[in-house]
Amino acid sequence: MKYVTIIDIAKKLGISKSTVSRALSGDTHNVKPETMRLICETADRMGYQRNEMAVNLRRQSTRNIGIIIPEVVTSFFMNFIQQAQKELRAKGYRTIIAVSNEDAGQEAENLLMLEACRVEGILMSVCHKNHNTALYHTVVSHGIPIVFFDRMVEGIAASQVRIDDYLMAFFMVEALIRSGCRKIVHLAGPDHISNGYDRHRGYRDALEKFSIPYDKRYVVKGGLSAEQGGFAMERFLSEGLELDGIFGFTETSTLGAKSVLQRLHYRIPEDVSLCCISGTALCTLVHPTLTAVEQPVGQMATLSCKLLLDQIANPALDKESIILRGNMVVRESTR
Amino acid sequence: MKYVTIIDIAKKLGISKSTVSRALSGDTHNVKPETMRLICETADRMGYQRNEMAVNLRRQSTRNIGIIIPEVVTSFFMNFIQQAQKELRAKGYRTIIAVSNEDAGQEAENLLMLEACRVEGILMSVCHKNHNTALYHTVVSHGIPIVFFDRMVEGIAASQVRIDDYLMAFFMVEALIRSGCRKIVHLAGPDHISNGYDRHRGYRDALEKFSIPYDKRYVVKGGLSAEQGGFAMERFLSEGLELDGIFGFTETSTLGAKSVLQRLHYRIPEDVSLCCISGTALCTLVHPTLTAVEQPVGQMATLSCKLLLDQIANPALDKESIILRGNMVVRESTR
DNA sequence: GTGAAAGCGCTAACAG
DNA sequence: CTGTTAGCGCTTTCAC
Repeated sequence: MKYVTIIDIAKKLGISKSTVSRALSGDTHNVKPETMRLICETADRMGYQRNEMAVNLRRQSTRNIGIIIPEVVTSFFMNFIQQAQKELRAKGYRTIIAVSNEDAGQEAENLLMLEACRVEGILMSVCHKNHNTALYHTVVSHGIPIVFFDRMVEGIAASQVRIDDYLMAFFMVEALIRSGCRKIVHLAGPDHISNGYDRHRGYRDALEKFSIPYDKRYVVKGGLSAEQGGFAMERFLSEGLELDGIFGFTETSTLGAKSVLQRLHYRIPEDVSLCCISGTALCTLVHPTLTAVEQPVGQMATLSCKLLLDQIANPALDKESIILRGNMVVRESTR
Repeated sequence: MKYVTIIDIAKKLGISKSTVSRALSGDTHNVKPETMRLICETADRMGYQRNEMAVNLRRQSTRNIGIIIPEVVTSFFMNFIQQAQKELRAKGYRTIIAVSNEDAGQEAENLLMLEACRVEGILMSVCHKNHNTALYHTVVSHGIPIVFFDRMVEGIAASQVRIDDYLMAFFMVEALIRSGCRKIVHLAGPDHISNGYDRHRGYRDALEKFSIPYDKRYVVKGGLSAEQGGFAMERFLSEGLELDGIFGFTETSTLGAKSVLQRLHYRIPEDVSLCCISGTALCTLVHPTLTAVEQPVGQMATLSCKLLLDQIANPALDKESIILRGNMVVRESTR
């Protein structure tokens, strides 16, 4: 199928393609209003659509931004994307989205693909805190700024936006304790994801605040998926220990753990209080009688975009690291 | 920042850019093996990455596929994208994703944007069954094939892939009844989304099978979001009617309805059985003691991609309409 | 097996 | 205000 080009329009009107180009890019200052209208009208009538490829090639700038996310199981990253896309589009940028599927190899591929598409910046949440660090450096050294969000990378000088996992965790576990739990299992996240460390610390400190002894048998690696959460719970139960609360890493893994309890008729599940941090920015509380904390994902997206666009506009700018801690939305549900 | 081009490589090696181009695109037939190796090595060393924009412009083909989805609240569309992306990448296509946010205006914008990017085909799930039909026709008439998935459009000759909503609904409601429910509220989907009609029919017929009278006061418009589901439940309760089961449209709306019940202490929520069709292809069962039905989203993605690629390869091909009905994965949970 | 040249659709100097 | 010209980076005839 043949697309209409500015040359087609120019020929039809018997004028030069420069004028057409000027008119079509809204250069009111250099085109007579009458010619302007004429050109725009015929362009419309002929079904003209400018070829972005050609424009990009010529302008040596694509106005493309890449977004790399690790997974699509949680709604967290999707919500992030939606907000970011909105924000970036408003500034005239297109977004190219790539999903790494929690795999560093795929992530590397995605990064290369985005470079080949000549993106002008990348928003990314990594799969592994130190698997592709060298590659990130390479990309940045090519002059493509990266802003990391949610999941952090070790030893890289780049802007980043994350939330205060420690505080969130502390808050969540405190809520569990306040609601009467004493034997709280922590379904810890995998070591290769940055957020796990702080959350574990939050868990520990919350226990300490209430003088509940920390027992490391209550900390089990829970992974991200429901399946892994389930396995973790099975492992825990096989130790013959009791529990009355769960502080999970992911919403899905926490639910996985819960369903194992049910399946084993461990006790009616409503006796066990659940609490988890889903994504990193959204704390969902599964048990209805407990507290829910929500950290708007949108805020993270907005800030990430701002940081990235600043970097693009001025590459010499200092890198910023933002930790979201303020305006958490706290919902208390009546018991 | 300056990218390395084939000319840079050619200069460095003192050969012509044609040979470099040939070597780099793996034309073993027209390049001496030795030259080949030399070129590839220096290209690598210089950090060459071919400029897709230029290639596309020259080749007059982009190998871009657009995917338009209506929302990102449900994980359904995300899963679809992930699978589709994998599938298409394997065939050498890039994917450009756009989210319409349940808004026909944004959808139209997205469509235009994808055309401007010269996508060679579009996979799409629409916001409204007849708001942009004219535009769809225009796009198709431009020679860009569209495959519609999940949500159907009225009166358009295009390939489509959907699941059998009637059967799914029937199955779900039957499960509720089998588990003891008699007073089942149907949180119906909005009129402008195609799937609602068949689901309602499934609900109705399942009731009939068990000789439960159909009462239209038990059918309330539930929307897609948790909020809308909640409002629907409030409206229903204000009628002073009893319920012991919910057959929802979306997972989120169903959960929204549930939380209203809880908030009003309507009765302990575990007495109410829930059941919903999430996305269109995924039936999730919220209540633990019930049955879960899963229709792999992946299958829908695979089929959609296949249909689209076939259309691209051979535009004259007949349009196909596929209804997924087979291999549903049925999980029974022990009571 | 390799090089020279044309051109994809567009923009941006530079003249007029 | 408008036209001419020169590319952006790449592939692809057509010669040799």
